[in-house]
Amino acid sequence: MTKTKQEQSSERREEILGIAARLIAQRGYSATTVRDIAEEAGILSGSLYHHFASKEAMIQEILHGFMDRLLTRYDEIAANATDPRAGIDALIECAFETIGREPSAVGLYQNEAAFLATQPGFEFLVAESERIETIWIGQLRAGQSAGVFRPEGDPAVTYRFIRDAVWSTVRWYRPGGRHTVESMSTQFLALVHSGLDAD
Amino acid sequence: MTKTKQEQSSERREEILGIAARLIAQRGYSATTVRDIAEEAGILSGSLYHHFASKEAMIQEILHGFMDRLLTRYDEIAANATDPRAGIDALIECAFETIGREPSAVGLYQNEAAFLATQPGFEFLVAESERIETIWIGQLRAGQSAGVFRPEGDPAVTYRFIRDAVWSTVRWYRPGGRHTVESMSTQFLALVHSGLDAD
Amino acid sequence: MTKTKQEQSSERREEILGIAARLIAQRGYSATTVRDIAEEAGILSGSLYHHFASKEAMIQEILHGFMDRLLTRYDEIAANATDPRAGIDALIECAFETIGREPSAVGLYQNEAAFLATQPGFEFLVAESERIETIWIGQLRAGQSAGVFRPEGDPAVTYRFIRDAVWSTVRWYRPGGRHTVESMSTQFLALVHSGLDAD
Amino acid sequence: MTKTKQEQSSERREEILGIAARLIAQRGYSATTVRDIAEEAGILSGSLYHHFASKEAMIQEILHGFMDRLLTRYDEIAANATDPRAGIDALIECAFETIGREPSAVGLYQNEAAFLATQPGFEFLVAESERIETIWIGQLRAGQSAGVFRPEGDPAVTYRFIRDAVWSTVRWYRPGGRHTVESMSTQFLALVHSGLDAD
DNA sequence: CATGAATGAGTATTCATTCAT
DNA sequence: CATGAATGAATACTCATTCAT
Repeated sequence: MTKTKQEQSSERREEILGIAARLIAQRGYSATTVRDIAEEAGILSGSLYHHFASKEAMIQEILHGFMDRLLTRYDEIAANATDPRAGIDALIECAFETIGREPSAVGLYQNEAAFLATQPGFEFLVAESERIETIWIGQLRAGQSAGVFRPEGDPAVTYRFIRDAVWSTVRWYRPGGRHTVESMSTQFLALVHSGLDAD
Repeated sequence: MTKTKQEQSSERREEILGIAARLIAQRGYSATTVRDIAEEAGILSGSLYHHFASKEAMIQEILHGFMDRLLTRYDEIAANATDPRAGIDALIECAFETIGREPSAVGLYQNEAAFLATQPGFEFLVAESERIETIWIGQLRAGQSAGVFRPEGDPAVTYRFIRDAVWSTVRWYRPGGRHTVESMSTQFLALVHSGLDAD
Repeated sequence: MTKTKQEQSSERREEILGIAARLIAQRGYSATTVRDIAEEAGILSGSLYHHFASKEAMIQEILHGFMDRLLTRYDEIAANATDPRAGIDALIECAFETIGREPSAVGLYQNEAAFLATQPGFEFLVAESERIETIWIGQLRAGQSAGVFRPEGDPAVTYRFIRDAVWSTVRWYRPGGRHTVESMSTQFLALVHSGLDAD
Repeated sequence: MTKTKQEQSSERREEILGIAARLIAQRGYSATTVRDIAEEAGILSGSLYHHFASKEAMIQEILHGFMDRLLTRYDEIAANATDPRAGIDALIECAFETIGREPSAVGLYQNEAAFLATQPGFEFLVAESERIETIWIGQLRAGQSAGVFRPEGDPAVTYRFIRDAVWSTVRWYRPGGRHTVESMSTQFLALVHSGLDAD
């Protein structure tokens, strides 16, 4: 009934969403006030409501956008993967690239998704997480069947180890330091494929 | 006159801290109100202030206790480790045990430490985290020097991959399910030592 | 420079005033927002200010128009009344007709006039109400003097009983139901003239 | 779950409810702010929430109490009425007494009930209003059957004329003036029984 | 030790209004 | 005439904290 402007993506909206994502990634959802966001955007907090229906609507839009983009990429990778090893590598590389491209959204997702998933209006988080999980586990299982990955180990658990290690880098990786997203990606691939041990 | 009651560690205090840890781990620090905690403890929120100076004091005590216990164990492990491989294994096993023993504290640490570390009164978080990091990286570096670990890879980055993968399990591991803390520990050790790839 | 547009009574103005009257009659003055009104009119709330100086100006215009039309009719009735009984009947019938013709204005008047009368800018409400009261009480008193109405009873109180019973019907009368404005008028006249009791 | 204190009627609660009823009766529900109420009670607006869950909860409690008391009295009257004439008289006298005893609640009911009845949480208004209507119409119909009231006229409409005329007096009756509640009651009974006309 | 009443600063949100385009 | 972005003040409500009892 009441027309949400969710679809008419003006630049101003995107700008504000970017600010919100950054602040929420830094401080957490409930520790970030709409005043904080508005102030950073150079307007009064009430004026935010010209663009968004609520604080909740903002984070929903951020998370929904993030997950949709991610799933699109993952789907493409899964569709084009020639073999499971290449598939897993591409998924990992894609995750690291995503950290480089939109660290705020990743950080926010990493910090808040678990809690928000239990809240009404965020059911999409569970649904899309499961689709992502299916893609990853599919590659891992295919690799085990093909004999390119070790047969022992629950793929669901392995997936979570990999996922958490990769996404968590967003908390400590700072561009411009000793490492790039690519170098971390490389190092992670080496570790995950061959392990720590020397032969 | 005003005597800090921090030392008279009555059972009631511990009970309340446990409740607080659990709630904060579930909902986050700022989303958990002192009323929530008091209600769960069966008292009124004002009465909490008979036991603790402030909400901040509660989380400080929780985190300080957690990190002190952890560091004590890590120090012991480092002191007794016969070789780097055994040392790393013991550290990883210790972390998984800690997840089993005090999941609330781990969860809370995992969710809130990064933000709280930037706040006044939480400087100890940075200090103790650095000591922990030193212990881990020491073992990794020793393993590389001894030739038991592959020489390539920045040990600081490897440490963070391992740390994040391990601690993050607290977010999805539920006792009583398909896996135990021990089985996850075992699977993780296999992955980290030998990697995914079949020989 | 700033010319009040009160005089250029475009159809659009009247249309918007009608919408405003209806909404305010339903929800009350302060519970009706200018956004509600604008939305119903198919424009944005800011655009209302092209037609009216303020929300207050809108309700002033509605009420002023309503009372002016009513007074005009009452004046005519009082001027033409051949005897007090006919006069009272005509006043009552006129009120019921008004309810049929402009129920929103009546409802809004019924709900809001008492409060608004105490607010600056609404002094006309008191003044016109008094003129109306004078007309009614004049007829009642004339009837008592002429012996056609019972001599006991304070005409001022009788007037208010009648006025409130009549105007209040706007709250529950719905056209298209069992009763018409005329049938209610008839029943009310019977009650007010002869009372409940059988002879 | 969350214990509403609705039942533990401290004096403070009653005092605040009285203030709220008075202000809301004067200005209307949405024009009365919780700040207004708190200020009049000599506390800060936030402190109101120690006593009541919300502004809505306050008006619900006021209206519920009012209607319950009224229905109790009406039920008693209907149970003890020896004949319909006496029954109607007692109902009317009871209403005028109620105006004298709790004018704020009556005024608030008169002004806000129609709108609030459409809102969630106020379903009891409709239910109790219908029970009241049943009692009144029962007496009117019994009087018609017994031949003590004129047979013409829809009792449902007659009831509403009487109800509105009586309750509306709360808007203009001021104690200490020319009339008392009793004298108004007397005058109203004379009008409603015998009508305006001299024999 | 606990209650219950209160504070005071803050939170998200609403709303009448303004104004450049 | 209308839009869309913004203001600024107000609104209901929350929450950590205090304190007399």
